[in-house]
Amino acid sequence: MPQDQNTLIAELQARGMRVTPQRAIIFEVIERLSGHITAEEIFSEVQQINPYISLATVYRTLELLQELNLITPTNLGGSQTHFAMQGHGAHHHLVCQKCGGIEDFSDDLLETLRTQLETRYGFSAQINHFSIFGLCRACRQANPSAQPQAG
Amino acid sequence: MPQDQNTLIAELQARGMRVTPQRAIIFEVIERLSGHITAEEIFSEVQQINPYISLATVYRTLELLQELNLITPTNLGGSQTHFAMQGHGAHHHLVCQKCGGIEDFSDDLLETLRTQLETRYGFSAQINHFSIFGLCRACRQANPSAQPQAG
DNA sequence: CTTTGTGCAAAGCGTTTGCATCCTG
DNA sequence: CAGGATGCAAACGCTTTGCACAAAG
Repeated sequence: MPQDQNTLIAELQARGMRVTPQRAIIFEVIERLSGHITAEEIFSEVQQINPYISLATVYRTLELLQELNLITPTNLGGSQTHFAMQGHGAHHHLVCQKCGGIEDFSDDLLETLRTQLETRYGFSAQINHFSIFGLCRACRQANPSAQPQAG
Repeated sequence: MPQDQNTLIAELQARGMRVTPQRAIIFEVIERLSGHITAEEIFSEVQQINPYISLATVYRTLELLQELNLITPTNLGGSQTHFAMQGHGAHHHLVCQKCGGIEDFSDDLLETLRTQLETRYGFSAQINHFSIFGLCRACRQANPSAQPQAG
């Protein structure tokens, strides 16, 4: 369950896929940053190690990792997709639509929902990095009448 | 609470905003379709009424309606943003990552979560059209070992 | 040596914007 | 009339792709 260093390289080798220098560097960056990061963020980190690696390779590697279920994409409300490693500790996000702040909340708050979806709909919810939009405490207090728009 | 016909025009007039023929047509289409629709879908419907209305106007009108909190954007997993009228009946979506099917589930399943987020974090969750990704019953039975990727 | 990955640059997609014109209020 | 809305086409940001070359197994 704990995702340690070099997990990604090991996984790739175990599945008989090629381990190129580019992939090794990209993997290392993903494991080091280990948060919810965008392709551009990975790219800029990668470039500091080897400036000849292209953004296209970053995208292609991210696509590969998704296919192998080693990372998951997350929508944090912006235009860019965020990625995080699978099993990196289940937690979710409260995204404030006013100040843009992102706060984490723990997975156990979703237990009830998960169970009910399973029982009532037979649906297996795959909720690894979930984002809920709304207003955070600070913004509510600052402007109690504000109505956020959301989905 | 029930959103009837011409609500959008009435709202706009009430706020002293201009009601142009283009807006009237776009509003009518949104109210008629009354589901989770994309800008392109609205555009193609609008074009059947008046082919001279541009996609840019559709986008600008959607932006306006969002600012007025009359519609809400929703991410259904695809590349396009979906929109739905506010207060059109609170319900949410189970999006199957295998077959792409979308099933609704009722809002009361979120009561527990909403309450806990409020109590523990002071966060006012604005969940109008929520999407949960995973595997639907049919796809689970067809391929019990499949692992969906999600966030 | 074959298959797969890479870099580059161009294309793609959904969405936004600059500008001249048009039209609502 | 004046300010706001529209159409057009070009630009945008993020992501994907075609192709020729490089390199892993």
